Amino acid sequence: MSLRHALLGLLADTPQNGYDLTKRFESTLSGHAWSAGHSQIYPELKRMLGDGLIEVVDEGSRGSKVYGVTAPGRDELRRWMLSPLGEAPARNEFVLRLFLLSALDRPDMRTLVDQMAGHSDDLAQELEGVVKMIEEHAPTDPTYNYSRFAAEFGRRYYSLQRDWARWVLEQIEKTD
Amino acid sequence: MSLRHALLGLLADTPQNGYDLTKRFESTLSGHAWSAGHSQIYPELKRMLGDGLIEVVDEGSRGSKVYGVTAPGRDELRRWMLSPLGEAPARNEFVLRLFLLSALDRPDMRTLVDQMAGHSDDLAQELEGVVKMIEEHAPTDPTYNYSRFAAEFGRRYYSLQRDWARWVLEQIEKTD
DNA sequence: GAATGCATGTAAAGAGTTACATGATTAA
DNA sequence: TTAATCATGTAACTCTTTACATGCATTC
Repeated sequence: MSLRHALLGLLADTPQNGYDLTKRFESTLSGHAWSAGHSQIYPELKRMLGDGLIEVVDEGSRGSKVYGVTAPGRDELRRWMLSPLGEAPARNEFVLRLFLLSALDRPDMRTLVDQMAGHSDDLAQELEGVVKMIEEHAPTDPTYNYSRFAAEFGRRYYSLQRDWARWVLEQIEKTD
Repeated sequence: MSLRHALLGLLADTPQNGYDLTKRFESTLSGHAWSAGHSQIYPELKRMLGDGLIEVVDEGSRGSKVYGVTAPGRDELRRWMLSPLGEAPARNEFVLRLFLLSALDRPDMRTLVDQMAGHSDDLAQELEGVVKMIEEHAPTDPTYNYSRFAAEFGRRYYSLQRDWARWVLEQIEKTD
């Protein structure tokens, strides 16, 4: 039940409404961490409200509800954050394709891995730009540290994907 | 519907039964790529059989069905493997926790990131061992290349996680 | 002959996606 | 005034997990 904890974490950072939470999922978490649409978020917020983990702290101009984390909510978030790191079974379609590489013939294999290296490189460079922008815009602001951490992770991750794909390509060529 | 393609990919490599597929998911794919239990695999195999993507190529000793990929199945697999790389919205609980870091106070933050660095380092070293074992056991066997690719990805990934966690730790200390 | 591993299934509940649906506010 | 954005919700469907359930073959 990670959706609940993701929402708790975002609300602990900044009280906000379901709409903002939806956008934040889309922009910050969706790439590497977690994803959820508004149709999943709104009902979950209601349940969390019922469970006493969050509360309405303000009402926006058009009747929107701004949620904040309650004390029990904060306890639950902390408990989850510090709970033992199990083998979180990850899902990643990109990696899945590369793990199934042997199903393709040589030309297709090269096409795919080459495409992947290029794609990863594009993303790596994009994230490079994001990291730089954050560093220039808010070099000392500690609040921006956290988005920097996320962006830096993305940068490193896509570089890894690119380098690994290039390495796989080399290995394939070798055995030709 | 990646489960279907994962099964198609595994069967394209080696015809096998549902039991073997379940174990393969557990051991090879579960860490980074995809996960599925037998209760999801058996019904999906039936559906794929109905859709003509796979066929029974052999019957094992205790009536087990060994599946192989049909020509249409191979086409579908290839189509999917080479289809454009969209933004695959990944789910990763480990990364999610780190993205929500700001919800913790300083001591908890340090505890968590330190724990994560250690955990990632353990896994990185484990994968290091796996890579070495594969390289020594089958240095030239092209069949083993593919498990090598996967293991190498894991090694690099966990090293990234470890290094990144250590870097985050440094950044946190700086702002104290 | 008892335990372990092989082998396959179903049922129910929970999580996630896609589609449908509505209405208010703001900027052009 | 019309288009975009804000804001919230439900319904149906698909996917995933957990639990229940069975029986054969091999090894100790």
